[in-house]
Amino acid sequence: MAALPDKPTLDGLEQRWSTQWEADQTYAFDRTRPRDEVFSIDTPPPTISGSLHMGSVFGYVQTDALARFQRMRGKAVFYPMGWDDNGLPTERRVENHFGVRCDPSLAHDPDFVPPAKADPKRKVPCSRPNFVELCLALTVEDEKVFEALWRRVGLSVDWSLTYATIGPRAQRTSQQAFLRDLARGDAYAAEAPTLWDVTDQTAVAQAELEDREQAGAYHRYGFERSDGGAKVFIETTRPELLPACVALVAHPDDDRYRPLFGSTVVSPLFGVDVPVLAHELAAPDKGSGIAMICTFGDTTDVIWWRELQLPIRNVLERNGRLRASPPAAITSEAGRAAYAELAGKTTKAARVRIVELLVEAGELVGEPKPITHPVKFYERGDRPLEIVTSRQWYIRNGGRDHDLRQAMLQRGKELHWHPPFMHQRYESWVEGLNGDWLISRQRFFGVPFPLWYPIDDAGSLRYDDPILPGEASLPVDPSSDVPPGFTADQRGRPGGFAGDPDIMDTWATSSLTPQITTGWVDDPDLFARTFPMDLRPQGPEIIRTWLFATAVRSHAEFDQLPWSDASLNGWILDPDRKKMSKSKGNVVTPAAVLDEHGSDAVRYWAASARPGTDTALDVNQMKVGRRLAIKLLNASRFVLSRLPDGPLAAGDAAITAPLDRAMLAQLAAVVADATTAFEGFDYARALEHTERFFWRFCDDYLELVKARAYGEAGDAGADSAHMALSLALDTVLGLFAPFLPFVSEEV
RNA sequence: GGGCCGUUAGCUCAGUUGGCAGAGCACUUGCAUGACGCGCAAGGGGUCGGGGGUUCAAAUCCCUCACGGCCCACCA
Repeated sequence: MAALPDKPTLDGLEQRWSTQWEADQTYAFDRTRPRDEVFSIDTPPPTISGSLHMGSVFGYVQTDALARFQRMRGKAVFYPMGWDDNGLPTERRVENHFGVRCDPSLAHDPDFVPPAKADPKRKVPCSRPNFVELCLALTVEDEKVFEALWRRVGLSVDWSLTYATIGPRAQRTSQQAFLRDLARGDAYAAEAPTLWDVTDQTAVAQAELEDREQAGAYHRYGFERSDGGAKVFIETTRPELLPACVALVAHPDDDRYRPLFGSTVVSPLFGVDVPVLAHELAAPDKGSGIAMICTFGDTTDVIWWRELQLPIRNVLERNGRLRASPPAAITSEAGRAAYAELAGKTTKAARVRIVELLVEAGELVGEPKPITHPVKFYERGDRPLEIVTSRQWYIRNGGRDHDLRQAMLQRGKELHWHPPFMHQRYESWVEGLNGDWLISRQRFFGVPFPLWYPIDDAGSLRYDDPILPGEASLPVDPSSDVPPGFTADQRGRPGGFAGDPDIMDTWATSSLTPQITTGWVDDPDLFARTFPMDLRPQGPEIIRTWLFATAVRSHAEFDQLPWSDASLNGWILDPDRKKMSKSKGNVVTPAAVLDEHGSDAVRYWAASARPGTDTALDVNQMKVGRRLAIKLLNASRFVLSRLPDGPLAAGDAAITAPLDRAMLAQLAAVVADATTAFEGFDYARALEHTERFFWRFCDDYLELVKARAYGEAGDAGADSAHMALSLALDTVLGLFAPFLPFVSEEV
């Protein structure tokens, strides 16, 4: 046995033991074990283009404590790690890092080299394959940084099980799941009004919306009545959409407007006849109580347009500017002249100009009334979302299907939520769905839709007759791969084919993490041993995206939940109790914190936080954790110094002293309590009880037993003490191991 | 507009079938004793956010209000 160190220290433990664990394959998954002896964890793949912050460490440490507990209970823990590297965040990072932008019309240049110095104002265009190469190169570097961090904080993942959401298995899984959805009718393409980000020029999903309070103004102007009666005045924050107006709408019970229902009015400036209609959603107390329906100003317009069966008068281009030619409904010379003043302008500029036109025409009543109101934004965008009509891919999620929605609500009830109140967020999200899940993105770095379209002799794409690849050929990239039965030179030609140009949104892939990690497409044996999984740990802010979408995919494919339990961690707040965010500049880098306090101390802080509870970044807690780890070293040094031949085996000596028996009885109760807590995913409670016992053990028991342990009360007393100390130390180390793995291992 | 979480000592937080208000940090005082001074011992400090109710008994259960944070919503 090695000699006890004179002065035990925490320094260097992370490096030593993470290296040793890797060498010993301590956390390798034993894939020979049957399903009921496996505990499988659907680890969140961190967005690796995002910055590292303490919030990343916080949740993953809590999950690791659960993983270590299950392993110590005898389970084979299936604990993979993924990297979410596909999608828009990576594209942005690559554009800024290398100073390039993707131009899909360019051909691949094998000798392409990004500019030596990135100039954000002058980004060099490059082909899609070149762009993807740069994305892959950068993500590999990002992943190294993350892996190093995770190893340092002691995550007990099996590092042979890593995956990337842009990797081959993830692509194959995404494409296969999509093709199966398509075959079942759970996926479909439709030409429909779509939430559109004009900056990134891509469609976005309902789950990626957020409201932001914006300054706006009510503009009041009137529509002439066809019957010559008094003008009908509306108030709008989007006067520039007047040329897209298709109707006016008021509440069916609104006596002011009821006589007008069914009649038509004429729009100012443009002279277009529009009907006055009734609909429940019109709010009598908003503005003048009668609203202008435009295609499309907001999501309410979409509802009215659909339910009142109105025509489309599109004025917005995908780049956020008003299109060059007016809608066909504007026929008058004056109307077309007015539109020409707006054509080509951004919505913002068009708004300024149309107000001038309305003023010149004497149509604007009074001054615009400034208001602040919530406006929908893409959560990563900086300009308001617009709504354009475009062909997109959707997955049915219950947003327009009562039975499916009920089924998904039922899945939410079947899932065990930790803590339970998080279920509420799922419920309110599913109940509020207002459409199916839009999964196509007009971007470059992502999983392509695995299909092609025949081109007829007239040169038109036959969207309703797509050419599908066989599952065995996945993954495919329809922009470079040629569909069965065609040759490469037929691409884009009449009688030939065209690949679907879109990619899947990153959630369409990450919603399949259970299928990706467990080998659904290529490892049936592993799949049978690990799926459905046991635990989905994640943050509460992505219940509506990741958790719900994963449940949708599993429900469709397997008619069951992808996991039995979900644990939701809380937010990290800075010491002033504000949410940590980059823009506030209060983000602390994990590396600096780990340098200062050590991994076990940081883990102690994270594991002290109750499940699902928002938690302050508290350096004090880390100091407490560090002291605890040192105390554990010192107490162990004492115990081991009384055991010169090493720890005793059960039965080596009789435990006779009442003090020893009482201490061990207390310890047994702590073990039972910690086990119960852990089985309920309450790592924090397990730690709290363990810690409370340990300090009393040190301060009371060790002081009382010391003399006897040194032999001052005879051999029998010493033997009992030594046996009790050996047993207690071993047990205490086991209790602390999920939280303080480095110091526990060191002892 | 609907909903969720929180409000306990100066600070960070426990308090799980209602039963004498707790821990750590900070503060005060003492202690170099053979695991540890990153330690040990002792001490001061709280109208449990406000109000009402149920009960022999409420931090805990019910109602209500306030404040903080978050989620959802059809936001002309």
